[in-house]
This record gives sequence, structure tokens and C-alpha cells, in this order.
Amino acid sequence: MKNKEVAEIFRKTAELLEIKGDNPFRIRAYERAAQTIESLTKDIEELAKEGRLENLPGIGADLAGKIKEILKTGTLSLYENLKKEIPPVLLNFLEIPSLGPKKVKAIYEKYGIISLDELEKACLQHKIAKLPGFGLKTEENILKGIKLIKEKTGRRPLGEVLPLAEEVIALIKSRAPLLQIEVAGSIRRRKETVKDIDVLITSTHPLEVMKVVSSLPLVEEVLAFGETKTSVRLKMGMQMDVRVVEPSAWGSALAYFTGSKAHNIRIRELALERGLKINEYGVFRGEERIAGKTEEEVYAILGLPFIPPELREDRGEIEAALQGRLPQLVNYEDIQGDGHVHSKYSDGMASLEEIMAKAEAMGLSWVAVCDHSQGLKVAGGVPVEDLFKKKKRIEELNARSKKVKLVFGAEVDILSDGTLDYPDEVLKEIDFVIAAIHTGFQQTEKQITQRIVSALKHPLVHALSHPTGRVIGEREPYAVNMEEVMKTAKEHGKALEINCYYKRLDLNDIHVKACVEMGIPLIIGTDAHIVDQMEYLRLGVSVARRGWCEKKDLLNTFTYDKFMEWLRGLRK
DNA sequence: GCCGTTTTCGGCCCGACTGTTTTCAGTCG
Repeated sequence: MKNKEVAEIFRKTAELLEIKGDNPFRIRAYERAAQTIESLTKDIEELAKEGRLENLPGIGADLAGKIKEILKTGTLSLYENLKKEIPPVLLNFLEIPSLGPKKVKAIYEKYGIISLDELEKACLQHKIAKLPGFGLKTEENILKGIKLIKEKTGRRPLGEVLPLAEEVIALIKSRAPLLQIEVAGSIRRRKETVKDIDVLITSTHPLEVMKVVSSLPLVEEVLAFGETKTSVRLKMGMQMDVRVVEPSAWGSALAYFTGSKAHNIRIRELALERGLKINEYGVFRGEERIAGKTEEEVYAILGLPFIPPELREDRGEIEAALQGRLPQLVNYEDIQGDGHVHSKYSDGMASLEEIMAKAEAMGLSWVAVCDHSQGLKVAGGVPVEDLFKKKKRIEELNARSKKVKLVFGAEVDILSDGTLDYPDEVLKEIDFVIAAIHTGFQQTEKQITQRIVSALKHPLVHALSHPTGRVIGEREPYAVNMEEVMKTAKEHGKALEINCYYKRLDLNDIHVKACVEMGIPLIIGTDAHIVDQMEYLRLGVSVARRGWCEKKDLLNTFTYDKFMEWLRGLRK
């Protein structure tokens, strides 16, 4: 957890420096450091102890010292001093579209405004328009922005936005004179949350395309209109940015609009080193355009293999590509099974037969049906006698079914003292035991870590479900020392789950990468409570890919027989 | 504030659109 805190201080420091009007490159250094630290798969405190901070990209002697200061004192004197100079509440103003650091500074210096309400009032009294560089339009935009913030339209879970984006794309495709269309940005990178929908189009009639886009029934408001770039706000509250380029620039534009920003900057620096220039229109040597039609072509001209969008976060993918050691990422087609669904036996809505049918429709060959254990009454925990009925029923169904097999599993509660919610003589009858915490979230880090560690050490447990307990936008992870959890998993050969219910995605990408580096087996589980939620499997694959997962790292790529063998092998 | 097979000082990614301006700064991605 420390990494996130250090990164947060650097990020806020960068923002305050921006408002102050400091050297932009110094600001970028803090931003870059924040991103680097956030993406680390190792504990920053460990790196500090080993004296390896300065090996991190973008961290020099000064920032290393500042990291140590944060680790030692819990804060940064530079940050504290900046906060005295510039009220940190002004950082909220940066969230308002059309307000950047310069304008925020001007408002603060002229009027001393430090709250959204004061700002709103000043706009209504037309005091803001009087400032140099401001006008009535700016005032209007600020008022709109404040309203949006009050309605809280922040980042949304990928699983919520992805279907929406696909719907909008299909709609544009059916109405506009275009050649190619694809979603770009963080959605294409499959980031766990997204702020807006980026769409790239090639067409020889850009103006007509943009007219179609801005008049879609889903559009609430046109924010900016141009032939190459148009931004709209959709009725569901999200912004959509649409870019149209010529077909010959498809690859360079797609690479550029897919990002991430940090990845793009590195790629452009790499181009400069080779005497080239990259923008969304192509790769140029001097005036001459030498590539741009496909992404492969753009990467190739820099001497790089194609880098999958999920890796484009400047988390070492460029170095790996340069050295020819990019991972062979797992594909959705490699997935044979879902490691975690619920049935009517606990709080799921589906019968075993329905689960089988859905699995068959999805082309899966096995599904682990892991219902809650007896103590979890609120979630219909399965009493022991029903457990054996379920086992018998699964055996009957498996005997009849050729294409899909069910795995008799249980999501067994880890009780507050670290013991499990079924006795050992019951656990040993369950083919797949995935342990999980559902209560006692408020325990200390030491207690929760200890609970999980002792469950993982239990010889009848195979895996740990939703290891950090976070729920995106709703609940922070519980206090748990993941290094310790991973170490234990590694030591005992146990698997950690990538729970891919769209609000969980737990483990996240960074944890997954750490597991891959350590050689810990991973298993994707949809945690589906209705059969349609099994479709979230693709989100799980996205997280796995973002975590550099290869086929061998995921138990879901095993055949049914091989998975069963793995389960039995652990208990020998 | 970082970084270096052109450099330890002087660079640091690139372009579109808006709103405020009579040529461009600021914002955004």
C-alpha cells in the first residue's frame, strides 16, 4: 500500500507546482515518478532498503531522497510547504473542464476563491469574465463543469463502459460514411476504469462523419466540433472524443490515440533518437512520410515488435520489446474454464444445468461451481448435507455431458480467526476449495494478513478468491500485506484468483504482474451469480494480459483433466 | 528534476480546438 501513498504525494506535488507555474519539466519529472512508483510490482520500502531507488527510470538522487523522506516521515516537506503557499483545495478546480493550472492560479490570485461554491457565485456575478484571458463563455463552461462535478461523473468501471462503447461504435458504423472504426484510448488498453470513450475513424468524408457523430441520439451536448476532432458528452454522462484521419494514417493514429500518454512519450523519444518524428499522421524522416498505415509498421520502423495495447503503460514494455522479451500474452481463445461461479445452491440464480448450457454456448469445457460456505448465511451458504447433494448432482451431470464438465467447488469463508468454514473431513471431499474473506474487513493489517496466510497454508485449500477485497468505486482494499500473501502462495504452490466480476477485478493488473514474475499460478473466476455474468470472463483475460500473463500462468487454460490433476496434485 | 554512442549542460512529445484574442495562450488528450 505504501507505493500508492508515495505516488499520490508526488502527483499532488506536481499539480501544486503546476498551479504555482513552476518549470514544466520539473513537473513532468514528479508525474513520471508518481506513475513509475504506482506501477511497481515490488514494495518501494524494500527497494529503498536495498538502495535501488535510483535504478528506477526517472528517479534520480533528488527524488530518491524525497522518497526516503516520505517513507520516514510520512510526508514530504516540499509538499507541505507548497500546501501552505497554495490551498490544496484548488486541486479540485483542475477537475473542471476548461480550467487548467494557469486559469486556476489567476482566479485564486485575483479573488482568493477556494471553494466550488465561491467559484460558482463569482461566475454568476460575472466576476470571472472580467479577468484577462477569461470571458463569458469561460464562465459558462466553469458553471457547467461545477454542475458535472456535483453530479460526480468520474471514472467508471471498464465492464460498464465497454458494452456502451461497442454500441456507440456500431451505431456510428451503420450511419456514417467511413472505412475503418475502432475504440482507442484506455478502453482499448482495457484499463480497469475509464473516463471517456475514444473513437478512431478513417474516412474520405470527415465532415459528414462528424455531423453524424454530433447528431447521434445518445449525444447530450457537443463540446467541440472539428473535421478531425470532435468531442461530445453522451446522455449517460460520459465524454466521447472522435477523431477522423485518412486511411493512410490509420496505424499511427491508432497507436497515438490508444496511448497511454506515458507510452507515447517514450515512443516519440525513441523516434527522435533515430532521427524520426512521430505524430498521429505518420512517422516522418524530415518531410518524408515513411510509415503509418498500420500499427505494426509504426512499431517496426522503430525496431520494435508490435506491442499489445494492454501493455502500453510504460511499465517496462518498451525495454522488453527492445530486448525481444515481450511476453506471449494469453488470449481469450486459450481459456477453457471459468474458475468461480455461483449456483442456486447458494446465492446464485442459475441451476447447474443452466451453467453448463452457458459454458457450452461460450465454448468453455469446464466451470468450477464454488458456492458460499455454510456460515455465510446472508449469501445462502451451503450446509454440509446440501453440499453432498450438489456433489452427487454434479457427478450425474458430468457423466451425461461430453462437452462441458462442472468442477465441484466451494468458496469457503476464512473466519476471523483464520480457520475455515467447513471442517477438514468435509473440505477433503470438495474438489476445488477457494478460500475468501467476507467479514471482519475492519481488522488490522496484521490480523487480516495472518488470516489469509493461515488459510493459504491449509493443505486442503487450493486458491484464494478476491485477494484484496476491493470493490471499484465503492470499497477500498482491506488492510492486507500482499507481499506476504504472495510469498505464502508461492511457497505452497497455491493459486491466487483474478476475480473478474466487473466491480472487483481483484487481483488487479499490477498484482498480477508481480505474481507472474514470482511464478504464482493464477485463476480467473467470474464470480457470476447469474449466467450472463460469465461473460465477464473477457474482463478477466484483459486483467491477465495487462499483468503480462502468458498461457502457462493461468489455470483457466488447462483442460478439465489437467485442471483436476493440478487440484489433486496440490493435496498429495 | 532527469539524463547522456553527438551532451555532465541544455535539452526535455506533439497537435487540435476553444475562447479570447487581432496572432495566440491555455487546455486537452
